[in-house]
Amino acid sequence: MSNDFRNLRKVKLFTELPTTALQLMYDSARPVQMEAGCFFFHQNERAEMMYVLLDGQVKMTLLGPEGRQVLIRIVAPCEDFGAVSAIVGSDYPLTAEAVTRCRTLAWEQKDIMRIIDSYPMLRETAFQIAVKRFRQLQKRFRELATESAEQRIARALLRLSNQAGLPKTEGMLIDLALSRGDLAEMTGTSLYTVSRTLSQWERDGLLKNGRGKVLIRDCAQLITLATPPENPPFN
Amino acid sequence: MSNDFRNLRKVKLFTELPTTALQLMYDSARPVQMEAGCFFFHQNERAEMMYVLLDGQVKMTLLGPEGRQVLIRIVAPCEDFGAVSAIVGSDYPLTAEAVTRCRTLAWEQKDIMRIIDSYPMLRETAFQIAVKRFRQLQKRFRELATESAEQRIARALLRLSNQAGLPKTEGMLIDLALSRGDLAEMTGTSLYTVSRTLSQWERDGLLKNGRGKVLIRDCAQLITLATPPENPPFN
DNA sequence: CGGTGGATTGAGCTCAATCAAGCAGCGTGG
DNA sequence: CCACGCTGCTTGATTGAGCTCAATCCACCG
Repeated sequence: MSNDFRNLRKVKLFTELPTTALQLMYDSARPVQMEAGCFFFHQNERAEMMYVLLDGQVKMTLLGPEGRQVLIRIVAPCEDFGAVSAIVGSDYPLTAEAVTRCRTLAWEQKDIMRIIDSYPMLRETAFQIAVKRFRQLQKRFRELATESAEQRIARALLRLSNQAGLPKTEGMLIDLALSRGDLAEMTGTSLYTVSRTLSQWERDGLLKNGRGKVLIRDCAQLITLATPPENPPFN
Repeated sequence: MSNDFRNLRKVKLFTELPTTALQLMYDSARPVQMEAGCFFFHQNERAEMMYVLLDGQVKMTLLGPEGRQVLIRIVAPCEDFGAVSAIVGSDYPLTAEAVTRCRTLAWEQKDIMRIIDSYPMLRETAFQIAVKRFRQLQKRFRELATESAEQRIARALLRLSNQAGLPKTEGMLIDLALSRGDLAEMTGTSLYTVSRTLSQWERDGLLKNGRGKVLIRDCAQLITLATPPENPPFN
């Protein structure tokens, strides 16, 4: 339906594209659905497809040799995933798993390459997106190395709220289907620590917990928790 | 001197460039020297220059708001730094500090842009390099989140040995001017933990410590330490 | 030689992982 | 409709890895 087409405009990868090119993309796309718990691709597989998420939630994880994994990224609707790998022509570095039922548009690598030949700016935009994500990861790396579990959890909530928060009368609702375990994998802590911390914050009245969701009441307070004592916020 | 020119060939960013383009790069380069402890640039500054390290060592760090920093990358001779930022036209995300006295070649951003217009593959190579570093960081992120300090230190040594190790009769010598503190900032531990761990390993005979250097005697053993204990769940 | 800054080592302590129950929301089937 | 079970969440108790502080020690410099 043309609603999907309109959503393509919101995809950062495509914002610079002229309408004709966008139409071309749309025409060569293939709709792909995925049930919750299924995988779009696994890490180290050849990157043959790129995806744009229309509806649902996807989590991208990196699995270690001994089984423990980390959650590198959550994909929200109107975001691309697997695109950088497909464009640069390498393997997927991460595993992409549907957290809920998902609707996506998918492109074969060769089709993308053909379109890129006509619209090289697509590759350039992909470059910029990759660099941006790279930098976010650098920041998270520093946080993981130097900050306390509590600070990291606070930051994770703020990021999620920023990325996919729904404004409600009582505050910001994060309604991704995120378990405590997922939150732990994002922040490099344990599920128990996440649970304890969130419970404490609920007792302090600065948020409300639900199963797989969090309602942030006092965002400002959360920011002060995320930033180490002293020093003004931001970054 | 033309020795420098020959070294440009070894720079991954330039390997795909035809000789004429390389000559063009060389001609528009400006030699820049830096004393130990001085800074090429600081994070969040506008990226106006890109560099290639000819001689010496550079460390790239990310500083947090409260002062603690992490060491993201060590630059060895014939590697570029600041290039991705300059090409993509953003700020430097990291601070680049000369660990030893350094000789570099430097380019102004506008000159690079001009050359890229003639040789677009330069941008493409930069893209691939950025993606590759991105992935390395993802791996380190997972390690930091899930593995023990000992494992991370072992891995850091292996990476350094791989990047800048000098083969000796007695083993691999890592002779970067790396303090224990630097190693700690690479691995997200404290200088004390690094010292203790290396001392223990020296007692075990699998390496030899020196001031700002390490001689790896038993590389295989180090690899088994870096990989988590084999747990065969067969009973 | 003495000084300076890195490196080592010990002691104590803290944060957060782990283990172990128990609880609560939700879907399912009887 | 309720009982049940599944799964995710909470919470207490315990433990230990690794941080911190502090006191040397030692290599290399002038």
